[in-house]
Amino acid sequence: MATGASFEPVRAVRAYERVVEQIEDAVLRGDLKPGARLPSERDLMGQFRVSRSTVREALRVLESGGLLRCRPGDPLGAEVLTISPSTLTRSMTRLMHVDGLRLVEVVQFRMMLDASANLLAARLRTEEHLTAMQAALDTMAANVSVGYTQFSFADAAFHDAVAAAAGNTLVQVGVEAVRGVVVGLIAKKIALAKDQPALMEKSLRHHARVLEAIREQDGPRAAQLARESLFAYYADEVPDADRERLRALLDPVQHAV
Amino acid sequence: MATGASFEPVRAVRAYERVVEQIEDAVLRGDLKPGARLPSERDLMGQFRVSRSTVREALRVLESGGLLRCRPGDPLGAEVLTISPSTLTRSMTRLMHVDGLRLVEVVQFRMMLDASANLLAARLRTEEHLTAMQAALDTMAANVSVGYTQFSFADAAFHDAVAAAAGNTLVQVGVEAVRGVVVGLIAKKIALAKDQPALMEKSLRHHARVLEAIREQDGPRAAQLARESLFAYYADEVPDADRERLRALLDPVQHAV
DNA sequence: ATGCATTTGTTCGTATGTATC
DNA sequence: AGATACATACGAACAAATGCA
Repeated sequence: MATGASFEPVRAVRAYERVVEQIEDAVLRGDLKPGARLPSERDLMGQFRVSRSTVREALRVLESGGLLRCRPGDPLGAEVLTISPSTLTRSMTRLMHVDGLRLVEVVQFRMMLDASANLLAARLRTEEHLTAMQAALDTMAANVSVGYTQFSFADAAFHDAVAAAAGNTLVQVGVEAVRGVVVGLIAKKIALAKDQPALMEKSLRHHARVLEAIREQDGPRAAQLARESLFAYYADEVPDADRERLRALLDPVQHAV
Repeated sequence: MATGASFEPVRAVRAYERVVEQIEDAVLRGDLKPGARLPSERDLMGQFRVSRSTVREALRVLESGGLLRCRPGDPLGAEVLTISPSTLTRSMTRLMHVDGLRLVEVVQFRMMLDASANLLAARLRTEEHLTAMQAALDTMAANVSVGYTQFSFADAAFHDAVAAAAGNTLVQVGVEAVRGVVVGLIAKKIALAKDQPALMEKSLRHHARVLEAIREQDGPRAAQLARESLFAYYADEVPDADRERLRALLDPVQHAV
């Protein structure tokens, strides 16, 4: 060590990554606003001094990242899109599908997210939010006799309305993603259940109580309702050894003593 | 409408997307476990019946998504990676740079995650976890005089140890991702700060109190400590209008009355 | 430790269907 | 409706890098 400087290992950065980087930076800097069009692929290969394939690989990456939309034969070039949380949802969903992830972890996570969403929603909701939640609840009630899939859609709409009232994009996409994973994990259990209407009625009553708590701006009760009902729904589905891990989140105050 | 069936518009799905879809599904199904290798690009173009360029575009997308790692000249083929929160961090970072996502939302989300992680850790920690946290804390203390970057690494190690004690992969990666975003946002603020050592000392004291609460298995106190310290750190950084949104999460019990 | 076979990174040329003017 | 420019997709080729005998 003749010098005091510390060197870091350099990883070979490929050509297409440099192209992605430059375009992404331009978008993030606001140099390329949503709706703007990129030059044609041939122009780009001239500007970046790389081959057509390299440009295309970069465009595919940016397209799959949700920053661009490319259409075949569009003389205007690729369109810059407004950044959306769709990729965040995909990342979260992927993360939750990873093997070795057990149901208890997903349910735990959902207990945290739903409770926080309800807490925030109770504190920050407006009248518009309340009417949206009520509408979703009415749809749920109407769909009990229709079928579980329709009921499930209305259920998702209710949770979405709550997350919207909470006013946090991360909570919103998190709730959406984790809910999708959970229902995916127990879908066949529901399909095999003898008395689906009873399950839906039970779910309906719980959602009504949540809405009531949010309407009365009772955040802690809304949060606790989320934790309790999720525990009640899924405690039987997890192994005995894991049930304690769910209970650890159930009522924080209990553990204070 | 001669038929009762309802048709949906089909969007032209490109060849590389089909390839991405198939490989991604195989990984998510667990058919391709981390560490497994993909066939060579020439084999893949044979199996998918597409050209090499198409295969490469798909591989680039999967690589940028963090599912694969490709190396030039590797006869073993692309390696399937373990899902990491890096892409989640990137998505969140992008979302924030476009001001669709504000600092208040990220701090809110971190308050939720850190509080829950501390709560679970206090309830479920073992002696091994405690020694790991203590070791990270000692490293933080030793690095106060060294520099902020080293201190920050030890800080991350502490939070990682707490998340590990919580025993939930989703919490772990979530904490890591959101922490990365937050420190990235206020990095220059720290760099410009007059008295970095004072900030580090303050942070050190806070972490020591958290460890104490976790050691005593006082979950609610550990959770509240996380919320309070994050609020104290970042309340000044958010606009006045947003501060109320942070306070809504600060002490849930207060809002009960 | 050396060389060899294989693979990836990159480039170029070409044919085909498509969107815009 | 036609012409033009474009993206999609294919295939071949060369250099650099890797793993294995």
